[in-house]
This record gives sequence, structure tokens and C-alpha cells, in this order.
Amino acid sequence: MADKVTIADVARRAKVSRQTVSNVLNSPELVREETRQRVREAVKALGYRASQAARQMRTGRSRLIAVRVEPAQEDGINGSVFDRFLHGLTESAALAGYRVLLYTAGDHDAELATFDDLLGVYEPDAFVLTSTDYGDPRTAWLWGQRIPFVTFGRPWGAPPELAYPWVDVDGAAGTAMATRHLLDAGHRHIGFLGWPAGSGVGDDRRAGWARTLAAEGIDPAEFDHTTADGVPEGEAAAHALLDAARPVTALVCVSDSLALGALRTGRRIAVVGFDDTPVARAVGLASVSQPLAEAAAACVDLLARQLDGPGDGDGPPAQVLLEPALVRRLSA
Amino acid sequence: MADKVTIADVARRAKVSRQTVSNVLNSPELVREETRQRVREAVKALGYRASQAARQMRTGRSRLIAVRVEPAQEDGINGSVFDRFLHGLTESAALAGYRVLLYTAGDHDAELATFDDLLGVYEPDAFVLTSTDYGDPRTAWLWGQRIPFVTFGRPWGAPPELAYPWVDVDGAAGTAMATRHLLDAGHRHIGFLGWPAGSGVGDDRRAGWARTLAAEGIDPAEFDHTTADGVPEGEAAAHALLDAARPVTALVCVSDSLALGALRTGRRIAVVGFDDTPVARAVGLASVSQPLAEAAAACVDLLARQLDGPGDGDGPPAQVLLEPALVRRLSA
DNA sequence: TTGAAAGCGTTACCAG
DNA sequence: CTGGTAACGCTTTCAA
Repeated sequence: MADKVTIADVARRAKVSRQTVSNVLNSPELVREETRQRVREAVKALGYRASQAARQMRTGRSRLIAVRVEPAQEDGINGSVFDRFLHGLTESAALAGYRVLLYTAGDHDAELATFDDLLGVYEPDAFVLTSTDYGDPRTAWLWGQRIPFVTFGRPWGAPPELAYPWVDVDGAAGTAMATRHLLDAGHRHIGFLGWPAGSGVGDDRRAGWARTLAAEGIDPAEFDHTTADGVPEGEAAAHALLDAARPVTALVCVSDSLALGALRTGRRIAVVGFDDTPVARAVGLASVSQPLAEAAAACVDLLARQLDGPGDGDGPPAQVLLEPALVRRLSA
Repeated sequence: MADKVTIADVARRAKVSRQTVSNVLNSPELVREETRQRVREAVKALGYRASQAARQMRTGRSRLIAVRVEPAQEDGINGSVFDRFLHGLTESAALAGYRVLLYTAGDHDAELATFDDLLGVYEPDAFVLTSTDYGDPRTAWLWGQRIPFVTFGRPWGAPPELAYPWVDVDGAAGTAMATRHLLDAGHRHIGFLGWPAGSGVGDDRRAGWARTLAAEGIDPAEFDHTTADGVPEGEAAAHALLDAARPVTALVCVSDSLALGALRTGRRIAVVGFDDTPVARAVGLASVSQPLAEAAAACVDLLARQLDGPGDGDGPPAQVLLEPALVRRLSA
């Protein structure tokens, strides 16, 4: 079907040359209005669409954005969180005239090899990196190759010369919001269930809680508890904080998993999780929600600015920090 | 960097013509062993990779498989379930020399338009459809256009002339397994929390439970309860079954959401969910788990058979029904 | 077994 | 403003 209608077919029907058709499509201002109309009609009548492959041969642009699908749950952006981000990315990319190409990779080194492979074969125009961590080799590699990319996640501990564009959600603002909410509800001994120091995301989220308590004249140190992620871990950690000399009456958690664990102690405490995962929704857990669709849109925007932008004018700062929201606030 | 090494560069280095290089890559048997070696070395030394765009112009194959990312949770394949499927698909596709291209679409009609668009521009070689439902217009459309595709999900109610390849997980086998397990644990009054009749997936899962009870001489009708998906819905439905004249002591559920609702009644009943979502894992809920990586691999396999396969020899049946597994069996 | 030539559909560069 | 020509990198006849 459709036997591949080419630009020549359109030209023939509109009674102009192929180049004029190309001009109408790419630089309409060069073509007389009347001709333009005629060509546009022919395009519509024939259902013509420029072949991306042919275009790529000429322009060198594939209009493909490569994204890695995580093997499973990871820290940072996990499970359905990634799902939602990916959906937003696909949608925003389409609006900007790009498509999302998926790849996988076991570890960072394998990912570098995949970069190379992808670049040689499909030649994606850019990459979106998620779950960046300290000393992430991927950013340096891409930067070195001058491949456009954005990260969803700040460049935790990256050397300042790598001033690449990134998008992130302000985790500290989220936990600060949660803590403020609990303070307003009358809580004073508000604990934090967090990951061990060293993860950018985890430390950031802890900081928001700590500074909000401190601003209230409460020393957070005593109410801070660190553990690996997971429901049982959260339950154990919550118990520790609940059975301390000065027990907590509320908990801010770095993840919904830990929050769920806290809930499972069965004790009467206020708990706020992070990420608003389906689990949280299912059990009615208050949680800090990341604006993932916006984050995805921002990623595409930053990329489009590099790819379609004029020359390399610096333009506005290429970093975007979004505000999260607190959902299902405690009704009590 | 890497200034795009072309086939001509390889030819020069190996002191052969471009065509010979192409032959070594595509039809090695046509080239003398010695020359082959020389070319292979040059390829490796230069890090040559054939440009997909150029190749596509000649062959008409994009080596792209298009998949739709769901807007959010839907029935059937939802949330992290889709995540895992997508990861498996990406991995299997890469092994078979394909990449996964993403797209979105609001409803079925919008999806047809997207098919057309994608086909005109990026020319994916095939589509993978998930969440097929009764009277799904997408399969008929693709079939009519002779575009290769597979569905993850059986062709519920599709006309028999659409004998397209599909992959699915045997939901009835899963619930049968769950029911059998509960019977073995001594339960007799085993209820089913399901979706309203009319969804292929839901009806299939109900059937497995019903036939297993019936085989035991128990009439399932009395223990069947239908409701929309969701945790509160599951809780209400479970209450109904628990407070009936002959109360159930165990429940098989069509989804983890409903199962979680049942759990939240706080009553002492055995519950089995479906899909082994993170929620289920988090609360230790027994659940029927779909082999998603295998399902994805089967999809790619069926596609590859159409795309790379010889002529159109029918080959073995192009339908794959996989067995699910019951995880976190009740310990008691 | 290897080499030469054609062509896939575009866009960019020139003259008219 | 419009038309011709070239070139992108590859695979596929066809001859040598």
C-alpha cells in the first residue's frame, strides 16, 4: 500500500521541481505564496511525508533521542516513576519532531560501549541520561565526544568544567514541604528515614528536612536514621526511631518503600513518603510527587535548544530545577 | 570525533573495493578467506559500523520496532508490568539486531494516525501492540496494510481471518494455580475478585479459578464478585464476600490492586493477587507473576521470523502462550 | 572472486 | 523565485 510517495511525486503533481517542494517544506519563505499553496495541496492529497532515512543522509540528523530503559528498580528514578517520565519524554519529543529510541546496558562501562554502537549505527542526535551518580563516567564521555545530552538528575559531584544541561526535581524542597506540613500539624519530633550518605538524591532530600527542623530550633541529628531502601528496612528503622529516648511522632521518608515500612509498624505516626508511587496511592500514603511530565518536557526543551538552536548562542541557563508537590496531605 | 568512518575508508585500508567490504559484511561466503580476514581487521581497526540510514535507503528496512508507551495505568499490562516488558523487549530486540522506537497515542483512532505517520517518516519494520481489547481496530488496520506486527495479548474476539501472531500469558492457568494452592492449604470457600465480564484478560483469569473449584465439586457462582479495579473497590468487594451467608476464607484476585484492597479489610483471609507488582512485593502478597522477559523475547522472535525469515514459509505456529508462576505462596 | 556503476530520497549549492 | 546537479553511504545487479 501507499507505494512510498516521494518528493518527486509531489513535484509532478504540483507541476514544480523537486527542489521547490523541498523549499516549501523547509524554507517556505523562499517560495511564492501561490506556488506554496499548490505544493501544500499536493502534499496533503498524496499524503507525502519526507523519509527520515533519506533526510538523515543529507542532514546528518536522525531526529532520534536515545534513552536507556533501566533493568528494574534502581535508586533515584525507579519503577513506575521511570514509566511516567518515559511517557512524558515520548510525548514531548514527538511535539518537537523527535522520537525516542530505547537501549539497555548492564553497567556504566557497557553503556559507553552502547553509546558508541548506537552512534555508529542509528546515529541518535542526543541522549537523555537518568539516575546519574557520583563520578558518572557517561557524562564525561558524551561531553568529550561533543554529543548533545541532558541528564534527569543533577551532576552530583561532577567537575565544574562539565557544565552540561540538566533537569531535576528539587528533592530538598519536597522534604522541606513535607516537614513544614508536619510541623504545622503540631509535630515536633519529626524523624527522617534516609539512605546512607553518599547518594546525591538521598542527601538532597535529607537536607530539606534537616534545614526545616533546624529553622524551627530543633536539632535534627537525633531524629535521623539511615538504612538501605526497602520495606522491611523501613519498618526496622521506624521502630528504632519510635523506641528511642525521645520517640518521633512523625516521619519524612526518602522513598515510598521506607515509608511503607514505617506504616507497617502499625504505630500511630504521621508518615510522608517520596515519589507518589502506585504503592503510596494504593495505601493512601502522603507523598512528595515529582512533576515527571514537566521534567521530561524540560529535557526535550533543553535538547531541542542544542539541536535546533541557532549556532551555539548560550541562551538562558541550561539547568532546570522543578518543584515537587505534596500529595494526600494528612487529613488529621 | 571519529569523523564517520565509511565503507570507503575500510576498503582503502584493506586495499579492496567498497563492494567487497559490503560482501564481507553481508555475504561472507562470496569472499576469499584471506581477503575476508583483511577486511575484518580493517573494520575492527577503524571501528566501522554500517550507517543504518544509508542501509535503509537501499534495503527499505529500518531495523526499528515501534512500541507504544501507555499514558499511565491501564488494565492488562500496567505500571511496572509494562516497564519490565519494555525492558525485555529492548534487550531481546537488540540481540536480534533491532531497536525499539517509542510512540504515544491517546486512543485507538489517534493510534492509527500515528501508525501512518510513523510508517511514512521513520518506517519502522514492525509494531508490538499491548493491551489488545475486543474489536481492537489496530490489528485490522495493520493487517490490512500488511505491516508486520505482534500483539502481547490474545486476539480477544478478533475475526478468525486475522490470524496474526501473538504472545500471551495464560491467565487462567495462573488463577488455577492459585486456586489449587489454596485448596491444598485446606480452603474450600475460595472467592474471586474480578472485573466485570467483557474484558478478555479478566474473563480468562476468572475461568481458571472457576474451573478449578468446579473440578473440586464446588460451585463457583456463589463466591464470584465483580467490581471495577482499585484498592477501595477491592476492599468493599472483599467485605461483601466475607459477610455473605457462606463467607469465603480465601480470595483469588484478578489484580494486585483488588488483592491489596482485600488485605486492607484486616480480616484473616488468604489472598492471592495477580501480576506481582511492586505493591505486592512490598506487602508480601502472594501473586501470580507473568514471565515478562520471556514474553518480550517471544514477541521479538515472532517478529524476526516475519522480518528476517525466508520468503513466507508458514513455519511453526505463530502463537505463544506462556505459563505464569505463583510467587510468595502462603507460608501458613 | 573482485570491481564498476546505478540508484534509494533528500537537501544544498549553483545558475538562470 | 525556480530549475539543474551533486552528494550523503550503502547494497545490488552486472561484467570482468
